[in-house]
Amino acid sequence: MSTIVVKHEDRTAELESGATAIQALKALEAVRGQIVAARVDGDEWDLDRPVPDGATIDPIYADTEDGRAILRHSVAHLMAQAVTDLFPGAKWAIGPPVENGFYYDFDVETPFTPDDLERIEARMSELMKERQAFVREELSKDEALELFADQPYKREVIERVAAGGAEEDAVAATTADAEVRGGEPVFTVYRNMRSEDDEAWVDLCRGPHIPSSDRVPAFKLLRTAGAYWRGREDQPMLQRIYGTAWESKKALDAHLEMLEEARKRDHRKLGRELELVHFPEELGSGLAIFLPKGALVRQQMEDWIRAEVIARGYEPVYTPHVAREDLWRISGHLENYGELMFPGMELDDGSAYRMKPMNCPFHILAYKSRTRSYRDLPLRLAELGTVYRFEKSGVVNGMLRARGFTQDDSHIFCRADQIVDEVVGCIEFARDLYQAFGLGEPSRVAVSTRPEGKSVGTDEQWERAEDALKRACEASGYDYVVDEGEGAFYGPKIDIHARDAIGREWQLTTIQVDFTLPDRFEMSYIGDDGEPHQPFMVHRALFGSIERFFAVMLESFNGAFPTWLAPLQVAVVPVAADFVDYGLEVAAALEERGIRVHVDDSDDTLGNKIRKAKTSKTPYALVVGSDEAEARTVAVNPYAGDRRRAVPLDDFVDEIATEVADRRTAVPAAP
RNA sequence: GCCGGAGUAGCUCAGUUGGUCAGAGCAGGCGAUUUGUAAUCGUCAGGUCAGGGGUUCGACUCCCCUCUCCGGCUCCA
Repeated sequence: MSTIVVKHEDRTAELESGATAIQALKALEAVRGQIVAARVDGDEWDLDRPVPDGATIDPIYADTEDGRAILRHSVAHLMAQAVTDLFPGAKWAIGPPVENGFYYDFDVETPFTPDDLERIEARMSELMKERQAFVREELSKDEALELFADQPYKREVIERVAAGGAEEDAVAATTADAEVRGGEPVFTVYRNMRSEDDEAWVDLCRGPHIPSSDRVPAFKLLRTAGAYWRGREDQPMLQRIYGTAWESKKALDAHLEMLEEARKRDHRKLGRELELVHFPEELGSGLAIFLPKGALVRQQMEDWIRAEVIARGYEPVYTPHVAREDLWRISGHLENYGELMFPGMELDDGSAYRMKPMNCPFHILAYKSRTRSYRDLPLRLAELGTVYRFEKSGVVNGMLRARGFTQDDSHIFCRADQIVDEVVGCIEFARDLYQAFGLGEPSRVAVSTRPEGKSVGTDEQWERAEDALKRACEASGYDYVVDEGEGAFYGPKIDIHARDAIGREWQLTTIQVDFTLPDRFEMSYIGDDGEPHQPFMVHRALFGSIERFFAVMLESFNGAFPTWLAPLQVAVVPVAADFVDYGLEVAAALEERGIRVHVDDSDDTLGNKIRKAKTSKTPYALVVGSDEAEARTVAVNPYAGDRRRAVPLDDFVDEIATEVADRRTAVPAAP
């Protein structure tokens, strides 16, 4: 009997040849919790799969992200098996784990209903009780094709993987891959076995999986959705079921609880409750009204950016909301995005106008208002420009995806040698902005490179610009990823994303290099050589869309804005009508320092007045009664933090004035 | 745009198999109460049940169309 040696950390063990991963882990005393799979020389490995001689083995625990992904992938298989049982003839596409869960796509006669989800869940629970083993098996391409003879989507995946095309289709690659041995691709399938010779189901899959179906501690199916096969609009629409699975009932419940809490932070809900914004149906889809309180918050944002822009050497401009259609023809927007622009306005004299979807052509016209010299560069033109884009009906989402929104837009015209500095300046500007508004680290910074197919500019231009953007990211200290082929047709870009309450990522900041507009508009400047040259152009919007940023911020703060941003900063609450006069004095002292304050002189009970201040998330409630009036103090009840009594009025005024002047975004510790 | 779900007072919701079922709480008006830290009491007013067709003796309820919203997919200059 031959033996093998396996390693874990600084331990080794000698085992019989053919020993499985779990046997190895036990021999290595490397089992300290709920294990779903192993990592063998870096590769994820089924627990009952034999390990090679000399392997280094680590456990993958259920309560780690890798472990959960394996668990979820296995639950996706069980769901597909349940669907196959309940909906004969269903074709399965792919079912990978995703962040916080998994999904599986099916081609079925009729879409799933919410009731179907319950039936599927119930069936899955039965399958789990059957203690089905997940058994790995290797097949040749032909064997795999035969096994999935009646599963066209599986066959397509097999063909594409065999042709080496799976890399272009990252999602398919997560559900199947093929190792090439002796020039032939080897596919793996996982059979769900009720017993040694009783097969329940089989799926094409790279694995690994949990050993057995009863090792699913907690799962739940969440929702159904349509999804295009291979994510392409020209492909059939499949029916997707999303679910989630966790290492324990407790972890599942915590996740569901978190989702429930997140739904309460929805900016549309908070915006209505706090009377910040309004989306009346009469107005039109994707259009928002900022109510007075929302407008106050927005003004803080606008005031901040207006002041910063001037401090950083930009020059403000103002431009109209419409322009002749020809302008959009020259810019190329009509050609490239015509369907996403609001329809034209035909005038009696035969001319046509369009609402602006971007501000750049206007800023270019500003540039071209006179002959430019290299001494003018970089020229940074800035505007809070409101644009209108006819977003497709299914994508409109409150203020996160609107049809009318305002960009803190700027276009920087510069020489080639100035691009890196300018982009670095933009990123630093963005950093300061996230800092000021308390959003913390962005969820994602991405450099997007040249797209396949239509794009303008030379390879050398793209390479130089992409390099400039990456260097700027590095200089700024942001960790960034490269999104291959995700650039705009006219140039590469840096995007900064943040998450909303339910975890969706939204692009806020965008910084883009443009090769085409200077050319299309025949822009030039006179160089120090006396010859005309073409300037480079950087588009940049830091909030991105004021509306979107506002929404992300609103959700991030759960409606409780930092004092400097809060629409109402102080609610003065007299304990009885007799103390309204002193309350007014308190308010006057605060107003003198620019604090937004309101005296609650209603005849509500004290408790209710406090409650109104709390539910409106006003940063401070100041309770005033006889004690306070006599001693010229206030009782401070902050929205978050500890209550304090007998705070001298002058001290509180200084405190809050400083807090606002410093634009503090964190709740200060109680002194 | 595609797939699914939803739309009853300003808000959150209840309305059994089509037959006084158009209701409640909060918010709002008015009156009483004058309060020491998250809901005082009473009273009044509010809805073409998203809109438009249809089926029926009768439609919030069933069918069709449109609009809007929600969750996905696709898209996002």
